[in-house]
Amino acid sequence: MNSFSARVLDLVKRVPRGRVTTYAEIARAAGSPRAARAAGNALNKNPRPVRVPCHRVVSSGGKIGGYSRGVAIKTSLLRREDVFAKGGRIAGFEKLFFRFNKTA
DNA sequence: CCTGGGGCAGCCG
DNA sequence: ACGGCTGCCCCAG
Repeated sequence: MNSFSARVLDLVKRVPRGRVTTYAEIARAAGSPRAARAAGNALNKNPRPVRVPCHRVVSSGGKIGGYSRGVAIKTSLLRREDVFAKGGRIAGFEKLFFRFNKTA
C-alpha cells in the first residue's frame, strides 16, 4: 500500500459515527485535491483487510455515491447510524458533513 | 436531469 | 521502468 491509499484509509477511519464526508474532501486532505477518483479507487480495493467505514464516504453534494458491495448495503449501514438517504441523497448532508483537519 | 470531458493513482501487460 | 486501461468522481454545458 502506498502513502496515498494509506492516508485515505486513515482519514476515513477518523470519520465519526453518524457523520459523512466526501471523496473530494478526502482527496484534498490526502494532499491531492483533484484525485477524488483515485481516492475512491483506493477505497474500493483496500477496505478488505481492515475495517474502514467506506459507507461514511459519499459523493459531492451529498449524493450516495458508490459502494463495492452495493449501494443498498451502504444505505443500510448509514441508516444504522441514523443517517438517512432519500432518493440517492443524504438527508441533512450539510449538517453531517465532516471536514478533516488539514494539518493531519 | 443527462452527456461529455478531465484529472489522478493503482493495476496489468 | 513504460504505456494504457480503469474507477465508490467532479465539474461544466
